[in-house]
Amino acid sequence: MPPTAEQNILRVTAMIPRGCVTTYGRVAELAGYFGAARQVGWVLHRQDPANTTIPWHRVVNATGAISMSAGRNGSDWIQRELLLGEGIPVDRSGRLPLRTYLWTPDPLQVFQALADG
DNA sequence: AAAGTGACTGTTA
DNA sequence: TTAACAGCCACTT
Repeated sequence: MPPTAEQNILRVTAMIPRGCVTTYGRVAELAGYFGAARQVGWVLHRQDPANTTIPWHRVVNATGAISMSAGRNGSDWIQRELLLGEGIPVDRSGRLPLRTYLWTPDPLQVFQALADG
């Protein structure tokens, strides 16, 4: 069975180092689904916020902010706390210095990680 | 099966 | 710096 899009998305997310962040769009691109940023958001949306095995909190939007939404039932604020806990300054609007903390992996390394399964 | 929805984005004003 | 908009993908009605 070939890996599902969800599996690839979660694998890439799992590679984000502590203290770093990346965007929905970049995760999609690295996982092999350029342009599918919304799908990444949807996949992460249904993760259990309490499960930090997958660092879902290290994914923010392209404007460099946590995507705040009433539908998240507070997981957006949990995300803020988790990021603060990793040393990333997040203001009350959920905005953070994206350029400074952006994860820039070697694409080949990501490719191989996905291939290995 | 068409229409609505959302943890998205790049462009434009 | 915002904000509105049109595209975007997959899922749900």
